[in-house]
Amino acid sequence: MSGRIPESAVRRLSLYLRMLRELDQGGVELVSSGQLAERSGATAAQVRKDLSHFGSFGKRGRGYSVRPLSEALEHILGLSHTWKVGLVGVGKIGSALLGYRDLRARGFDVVAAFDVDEAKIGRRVFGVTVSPLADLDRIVSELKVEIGIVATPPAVALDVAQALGRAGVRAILNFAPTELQADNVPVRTVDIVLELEGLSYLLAQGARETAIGAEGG
Amino acid sequence: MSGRIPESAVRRLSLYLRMLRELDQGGVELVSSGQLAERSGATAAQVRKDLSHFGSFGKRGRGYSVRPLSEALEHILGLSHTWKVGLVGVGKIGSALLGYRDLRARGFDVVAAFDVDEAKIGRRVFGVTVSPLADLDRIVSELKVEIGIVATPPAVALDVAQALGRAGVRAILNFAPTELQADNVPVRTVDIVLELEGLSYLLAQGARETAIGAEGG
DNA sequence: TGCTGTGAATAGATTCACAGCT
DNA sequence: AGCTGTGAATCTATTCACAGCA
Repeated sequence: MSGRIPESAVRRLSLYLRMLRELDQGGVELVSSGQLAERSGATAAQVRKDLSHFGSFGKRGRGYSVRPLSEALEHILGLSHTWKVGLVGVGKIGSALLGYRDLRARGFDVVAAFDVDEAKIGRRVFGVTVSPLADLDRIVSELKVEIGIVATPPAVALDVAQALGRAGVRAILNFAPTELQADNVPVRTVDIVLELEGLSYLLAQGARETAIGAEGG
Repeated sequence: MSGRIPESAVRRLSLYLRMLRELDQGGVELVSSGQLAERSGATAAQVRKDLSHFGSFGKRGRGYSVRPLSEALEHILGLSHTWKVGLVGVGKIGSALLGYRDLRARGFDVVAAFDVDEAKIGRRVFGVTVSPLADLDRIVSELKVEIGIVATPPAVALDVAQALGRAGVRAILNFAPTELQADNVPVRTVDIVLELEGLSYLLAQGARETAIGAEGG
């Protein structure tokens, strides 16, 4: 049990948790690794291995109790706590995130937003007041913001990430198409163009293979 | 050379391509695997291995010629061609995507948008007219849409993805927090809450380890 | 009997290390 | 001398297969 767990396994834990919450709301009390595997694109063995990194949650011969496993996963993923989030860059994506109700519902409370645009400063966007970037340091420490979201143009993303790090945030979610690194602060990048390029690769590759296949025939 | 390339390697190719374009614009003509590695978070050996899957692009003792390598990667990633994209769900995230100029700039042209909301249908959002979902099939085949973006509530995401598949799209980018599967159509999911939960895990885990460390000390 | 939990086996990705050009 | 290209070695993740309990 335990040690260092692959990131892919942690992602799957999130998926299992979602299913468990649905099952719980549907009144289901018991679930097997096979059932959890089915809708999360994993295998039964993988589900069991993933869970076994953190303990023994099941009953042999019966499966897993939905509610207790759900609570265990929430705890493992750090979701017992509501995280305070600060967002930098109230452009199109930033605004969309401020309006994304699921964030709060899932335990991520956006308590501050920042921008450099005078026209935006002072405005409330989906209930969050936009502050000047100059106040980032003060507000992040006053409100004890723990997670930063970077939704700025790529040119300034690194500076912003480092400012967030200095101000005391402990993790960063980055929407700018740039690889960031802030020391000691883990960064996850959501890169839409990168994902599309991944799909583009598959399509181009598929076409190439088909062509090769046709050559042979 | 070639065969089946890890998805992580393809992601890195996209990063290399970005760097190469910047270098090219900066007038740089030659680059080493070490330099490419530096800003993409990879290692020099990894860069060389990734590229070697597709051919020999470098000159021993000198490095890689920026422009030719850039063009080779564009070709490998299928970016010579501009892809036609159709977006379903013109909510907050959908609208943000329609306004995201980088998509077009990077070879992904959003040519159609769909929603069920009467209030949105017929409106132009960042230059794209919103059509009723009922017309999806017709419009996708008329305009030869190749990639679909799902930006709907999770409850309908699977139906939409399958409709897109039937209508003829060849790949899907999914923003709904649900695992989708449409037969024969590769799907990439961008799941913001999942990413945040990944960060939450790291923070919770870090706290746990610190506590354990403190116990020992 | 049924399903978990987990070492052992396998498959997959990354890193090493060095021969081979320029 | 410098940097690529790549087989071999290592490290990591997944899958297998079965003992162990309900």
